[in-house]
Amino acid sequence: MSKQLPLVETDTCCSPLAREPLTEPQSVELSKLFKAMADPVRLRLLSLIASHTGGEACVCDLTDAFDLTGPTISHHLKVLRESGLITGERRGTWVYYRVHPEVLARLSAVLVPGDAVVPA
Amino acid sequence: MSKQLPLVETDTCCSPLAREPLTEPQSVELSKLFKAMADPVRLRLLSLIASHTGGEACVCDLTDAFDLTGPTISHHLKVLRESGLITGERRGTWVYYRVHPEVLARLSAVLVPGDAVVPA
DNA sequence: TCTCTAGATAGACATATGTCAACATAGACG
DNA sequence: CGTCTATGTTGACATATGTCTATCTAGAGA
Repeated sequence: MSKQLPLVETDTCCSPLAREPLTEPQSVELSKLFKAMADPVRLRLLSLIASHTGGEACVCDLTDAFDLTGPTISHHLKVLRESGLITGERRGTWVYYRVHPEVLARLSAVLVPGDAVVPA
Repeated sequence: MSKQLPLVETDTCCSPLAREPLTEPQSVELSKLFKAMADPVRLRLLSLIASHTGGEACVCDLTDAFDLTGPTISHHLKVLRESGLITGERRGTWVYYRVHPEVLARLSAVLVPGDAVVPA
């Protein structure tokens, strides 16, 4: 249940895309994160959770925001969970999800172009 | 040929995921960018182009880096092109691609968690 | 013009993905 | 225990995606 994936390799953390070519394994790792975010529903889920009061939201809150069935929302939450972007915790009847900001931050860091992009 | 997509809506530029919930149209727009990056080959292409001397690379350079056929590389470059992440320019025999750093920067900005994520 | 090469396009095909209905599980509460 | 409600799981199905082969187009140069 506390399945923590490798997210992004540690040595990928500070080497933006433009600094040097990604290795094949690095690109595979990274693409898993992007795949997890490559869906409108999952992006909104992520955003709903992250922006929710207390930094967490229960599934019931999330389901109401979409014209989708419960199983579909469950499926998307699972994808986000397995990518390491969120974690869920059951408290009583409800399950609460929260975002892992470090993972978002790391992704963001990979994207930001270094000044090596256009060396004049 | 100079097909410029809307990328991300202008008013999305400074509102990270965690600040407020994405609207449905915003999430659809954003997901297109993430979809474009949600493939190991495309990530490496992007990285190869961005990190290449002069900030541009011709397709011949790129094709050699993979165990894939030319058409497949062409396909991935097209996806990246249509997402607005890169542009290609023919000069003589070869076609040179370069990255749009603004788009990467904008994506990065959306991801970076505001301090509203965990309001303590 | 003919031909060679770089790159793109078209179409086929296998696999991956998003969605749902049906069923299963986990607590809460009689 | 029995039942109600919140989530999750399974399996089916349609659509999307990645890859290939075959074919096409654009310039270069003889």
